[in-house]
Amino acid sequence: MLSQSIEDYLKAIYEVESSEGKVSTSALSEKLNVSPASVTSMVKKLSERKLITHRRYQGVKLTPAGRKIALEIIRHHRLIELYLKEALGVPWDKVHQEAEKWEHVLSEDIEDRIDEFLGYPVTDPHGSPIPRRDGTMIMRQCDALVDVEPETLVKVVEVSDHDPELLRYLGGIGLYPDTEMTVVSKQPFKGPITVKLTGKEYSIGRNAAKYILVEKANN
Amino acid sequence: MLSQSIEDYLKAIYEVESSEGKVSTSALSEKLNVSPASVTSMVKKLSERKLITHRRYQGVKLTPAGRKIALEIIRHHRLIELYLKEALGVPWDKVHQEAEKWEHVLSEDIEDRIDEFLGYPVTDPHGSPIPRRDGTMIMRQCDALVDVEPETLVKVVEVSDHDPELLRYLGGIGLYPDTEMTVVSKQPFKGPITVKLTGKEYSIGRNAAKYILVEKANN
DNA sequence: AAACAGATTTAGACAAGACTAAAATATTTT
DNA sequence: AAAATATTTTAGTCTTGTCTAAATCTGTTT
Repeated sequence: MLSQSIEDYLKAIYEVESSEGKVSTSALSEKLNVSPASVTSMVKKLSERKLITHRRYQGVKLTPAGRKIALEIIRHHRLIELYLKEALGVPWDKVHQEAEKWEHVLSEDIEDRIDEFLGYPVTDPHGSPIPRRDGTMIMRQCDALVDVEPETLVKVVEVSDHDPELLRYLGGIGLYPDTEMTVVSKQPFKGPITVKLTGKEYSIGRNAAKYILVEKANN
Repeated sequence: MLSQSIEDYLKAIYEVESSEGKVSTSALSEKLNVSPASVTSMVKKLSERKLITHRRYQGVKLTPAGRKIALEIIRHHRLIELYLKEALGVPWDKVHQEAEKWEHVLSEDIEDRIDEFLGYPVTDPHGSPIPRRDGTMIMRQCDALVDVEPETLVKVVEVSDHDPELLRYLGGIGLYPDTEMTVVSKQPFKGPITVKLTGKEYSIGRNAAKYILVEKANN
């Protein structure tokens, strides 16, 4: 059995690897709210267990074994997020926080039952892909809303779950994964982006728009 | 926030108090699978936090604050047991083990949603009463099956969840809480007890019969 | 090429919660 | 009532995961 702490580190390493490429001690320190020294000592332990490789001052990489575990935890997390929403009506801005705790106590048996209940879903409530049991995950090609040219019809693919406040705002205007909308205009000088959905126009800050992933709608 | 360990101790103290009256260091040691010395040091900590009182060599008692917490954990445990059975079809001999982990990560919000989903239930799948949110619990008057005289019609009230094997056997013969059955005979010399339900007769060992609580059926 | 800033690691300490072995206290037996 | 036995507590250690402060390394700037 792995400790909760080890699971948290492996998940964090996976996520930093996905978003930044390089996984530095300081990035992990920040992500996990832990001192850099703590990261160093955990990195040493994970290396000894062959879950990651580490070159001093060069950052960290998951081994296949480490990646498998990270993806299992992420699978738990995302299945639970979706389950809480579908089965218990928990609003999408709250599911992340709950899943952070539950992901560590989910047995394989219950995981399977939840998966079946949900009809073997492919994405969580924020549009993030759910890793499969075998440790593979579908990767998609999509753009941040902030990079899309005006006048484009796009479909929302995924919204980052890191900021509940943002999720509440987006939920309020009806912006969820699979929603189609038109990028109306981009204000210059880091100004907001205007989108149109269900007939109305809304402003979305440049910063928030980095966390909304979209693809060109196919018509 | 209380540690999982502290929650486990308070729950164990509550349970030993209920079944044995006196809560000795060795009883807790056994219940929690921990050395007596470990119990002593945790007892010291819980006393300092005013969750229990302790007289050296005399055993331990929950304070009102400690009892409240114990009952909250037990409420979590029993709600989750029932939820797993009702919502996900987990068989009753497996829900206990899962609930042991989940009880520590259940937030008030999710607790309420589960309670509502289940229609504000009063007992768990084994017939144990579910403590209320306010920290009260309905106590029932009932007898162990082993103490019932032959020829009596009884209704099953509660079955201990401590032995999955026993639960599987009882489930197999259709013996659940609320089942009515007749005590046919008691073999002497610690021999088995014979009961009749749904027309058939079954043998139940004296030891198992200590863990089945019944009340006289009212006709 | 040296100096500096920033990142990383080392060294040493601490808290929680467990353990074993030994000492102290209760309880039961004779 | 003393001796034997059982229970509980003390003393000291270990592991996990964290911390701070100090030392070391890397890369960039001058």
